[in-house]
Amino acid sequence: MHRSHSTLGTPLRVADLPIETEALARALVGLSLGVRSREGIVGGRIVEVEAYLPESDPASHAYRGQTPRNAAMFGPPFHAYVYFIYGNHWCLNLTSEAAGTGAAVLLRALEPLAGIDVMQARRAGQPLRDLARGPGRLAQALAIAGDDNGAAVGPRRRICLYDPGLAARVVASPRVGISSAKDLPLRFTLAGSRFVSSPLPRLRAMV
DNA sequence: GCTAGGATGCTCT
DNA sequence: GAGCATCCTAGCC
Repeated sequence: MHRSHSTLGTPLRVADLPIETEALARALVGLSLGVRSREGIVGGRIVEVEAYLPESDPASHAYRGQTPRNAAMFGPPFHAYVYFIYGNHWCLNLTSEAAGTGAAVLLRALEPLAGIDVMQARRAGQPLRDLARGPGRLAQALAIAGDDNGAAVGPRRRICLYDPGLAARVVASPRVGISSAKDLPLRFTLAGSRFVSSPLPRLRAMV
């Protein structure tokens, strides 16, 4: 029989990834992400992420220091940082940098590959392209919520990264939905993917 | 395809 | 009380 994760690739040891935030963000694009649940492994290819840098990034939740909410960002690298936003949505990050430094990479969009029927059930039957296109949708499709905050990521864990053995061309652009440090090119997308949340950053009303 | 506006509740000031 | 690392719907092109 085939291994159950064959669509996603080979489980990846996080020790093979860089811990520096921008390097990690770039490295994640093109890898696969899978989340275990009773319904099986659900996930897909990472097509969009954003880096939230240590120390000097005013858009980062860690910018004003550690609080109960952002504590996971200051913990060890390669753990989930999950937060609740806009009264409705969960967002999933992978922590970066050594423990004591607050930084993370926001996972913004997936190309669904495994457990598509499960994602569709969780996402009210939405079309394939919209199942995990956007951070809130991604979390809903993968059933990520507050319980996952602080969890380690890796093989045999609930949340696991996979190497699909495919090359990835990565494009940098400004981050989406933030009000400070808008121009830094810290959003990284898989070139040509239809599963990216928006081809261009959403325009915000100017006052 | 696009834009605008509102929902929703937690976190920190 | 303000401000969100968002999403959905309605309306228009």
